[in-house]
Amino acid sequence: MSRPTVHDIAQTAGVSLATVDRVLNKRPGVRAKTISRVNDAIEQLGYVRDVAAANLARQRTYDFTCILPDAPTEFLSELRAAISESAAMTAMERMRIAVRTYPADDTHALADMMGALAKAPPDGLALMAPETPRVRDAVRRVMAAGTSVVPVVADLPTAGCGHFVGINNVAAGRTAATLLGRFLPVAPASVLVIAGSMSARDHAERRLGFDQVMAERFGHLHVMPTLECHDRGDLVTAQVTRLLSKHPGIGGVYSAGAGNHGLVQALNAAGASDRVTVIAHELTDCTRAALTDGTFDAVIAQNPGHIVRSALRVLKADVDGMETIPSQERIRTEIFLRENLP
Amino acid sequence: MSRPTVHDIAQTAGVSLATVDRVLNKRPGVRAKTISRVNDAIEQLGYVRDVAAANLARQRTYDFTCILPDAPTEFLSELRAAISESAAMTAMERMRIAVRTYPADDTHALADMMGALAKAPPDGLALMAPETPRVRDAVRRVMAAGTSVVPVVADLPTAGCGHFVGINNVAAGRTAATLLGRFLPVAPASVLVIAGSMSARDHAERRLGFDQVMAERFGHLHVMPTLECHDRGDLVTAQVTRLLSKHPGIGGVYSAGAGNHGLVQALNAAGASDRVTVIAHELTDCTRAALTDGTFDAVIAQNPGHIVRSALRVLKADVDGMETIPSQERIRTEIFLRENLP
DNA sequence: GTGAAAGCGCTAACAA
DNA sequence: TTGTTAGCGCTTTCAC
Repeated sequence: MSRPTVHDIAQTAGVSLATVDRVLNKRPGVRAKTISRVNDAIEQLGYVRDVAAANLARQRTYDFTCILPDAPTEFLSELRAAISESAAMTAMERMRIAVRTYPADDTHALADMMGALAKAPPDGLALMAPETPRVRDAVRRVMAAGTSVVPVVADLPTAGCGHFVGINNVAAGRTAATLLGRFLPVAPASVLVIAGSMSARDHAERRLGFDQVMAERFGHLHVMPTLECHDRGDLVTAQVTRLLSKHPGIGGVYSAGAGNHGLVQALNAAGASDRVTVIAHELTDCTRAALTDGTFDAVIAQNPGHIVRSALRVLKADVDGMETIPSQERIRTEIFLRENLP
Repeated sequence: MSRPTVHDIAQTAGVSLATVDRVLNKRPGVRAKTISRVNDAIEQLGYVRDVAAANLARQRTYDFTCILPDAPTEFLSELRAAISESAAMTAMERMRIAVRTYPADDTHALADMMGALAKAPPDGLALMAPETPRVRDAVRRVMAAGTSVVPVVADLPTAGCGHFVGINNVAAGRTAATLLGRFLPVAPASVLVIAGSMSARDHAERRLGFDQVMAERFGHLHVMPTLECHDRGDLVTAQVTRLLSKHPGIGGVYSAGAGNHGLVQALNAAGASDRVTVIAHELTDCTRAALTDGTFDAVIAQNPGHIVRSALRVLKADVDGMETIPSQERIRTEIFLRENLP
């Protein structure tokens, strides 16, 4: 017995297809009495609508674009790869995704790009960008042009746009601190924190959460001022090498940004991989290798595939005027040790 | 410019729809020359097939069933909930899922159920069951009837069925040991391991991995014999209470099975929550609460939603004779601390 | 070997 | 307020 269709409903309710469709889509122009007759039939037959067929007939396509910075970090490549991989699912749901890239830190170029977008506004925009006044204004313009905007990886709380898709970076910092504090022996030691730039909201939030937990639970550890290395491996190597020899009391490192290959290099050169406990961010070839050979002790990560799929779901729901289930769209802050590497 | 359809291909290749379809689906009865003409058109127009429309026309539906034990653990409820939640995605992909339940540990009942299934074999079966000869034979029978079988949560390596969907339990045990070993101070202490039953493959594997790492890295810790409590909270409470007072040297607990509420109760009653470090399995209301209030220190988990979706994808791919991408179907062994609870 | 035409389950003009 | 009808993109008989 195959599942009931609109025809079956029409027949048992004694109305036409069009009326069934009107009731199904809550369109006006049907007598209350007829509505309930149709609904009874729906109930009785246990009808569930074939979404694929509906979308086919509706000819609805979703035109989405992703805007990402072009910084050469591994995480960004993974994000891009995740977008390509979503192509299959994406085609099935009748959405088309365009990816655009702007020079990292050049918010002028970014604003221009978004201005151009507002000329031919897509249905939705997934945007990974720093939170500056210029960006905020550009976001407002695109939204005014009718595009749903969802911030990705880095939140844009003041732009008045959609549900943020990414991890809670304060929580990520707290997680890092908990791991570092518990992995280190209960004895005085210094802890080095490396970030890209403290003006990047996500890195600042990680540092904030990290400091909270350090103060709350690990008073015996001395947290040093943040080393800002702009996610550049060469700078990380230089600075860490310098500090490692200057402060022999360094027992832990929290790498909140990118450029981890520079950190690995500095630690190995100083022969410090064993005596220093390291927590880093994002699961990449580099951090995976460092975890495997014991240079790093834990990695905090957000799954690029989940981020992309969630952003797409959120945009689609927004365009369709549907609610999203927040608990389902929360991106998890993952923890990896050598033992649970995927 | 909307995307090209079979009509466009037919037109530019100068053939009919039917021929295009034959080429697209690699059906015989087309001259090689015509094939390449069609393929050229496909290439030239950048055609990508509309899977949803294809499935609609094809009238293909996937008839799947899930068989689960009826043990009253929270994890199983979550798994069931995940199955219901997958209904939306499931309908879209034209699959129908039936859920059947057997009395836990009653492999006779399970075998009967599977025998009945073989009478009207579904396209696919996701099976969570212990690995016994009877079960193995039942699986073989269902497979002989033409059903694709994928083992879920607990592997069935000797039954010759599909790709296992679940975590690597040896790795999970190793992860638990690493966390416990690194969280505890470097000093002699005893470690208690609680499992449901060592004849359950997953629990035995966790214990194996746990012991490996304990031996490799944490020789100063004494791992006690496994406490088998059959996932029953009351038994856990009784046994743990007894051991806690008998062995004051217990500094860590690894709870590899269910019944965690019993463990929480015993620890609280003994006032031991602070001095004992606890690692447990599965993220449930109980373990979440214990993590939040500091009774538990970490939880190792597998995501029920991922398991269900992955099992469905694997079954569908198998039925369609498609390859799955193993890396995409690997279920992650997740780690939760209080700080990164979702 | 190839093509014409009738659907799949649903939506949306346009009539009535 | 309701019904008729022609599709959406693809598959599949059945003729030629």
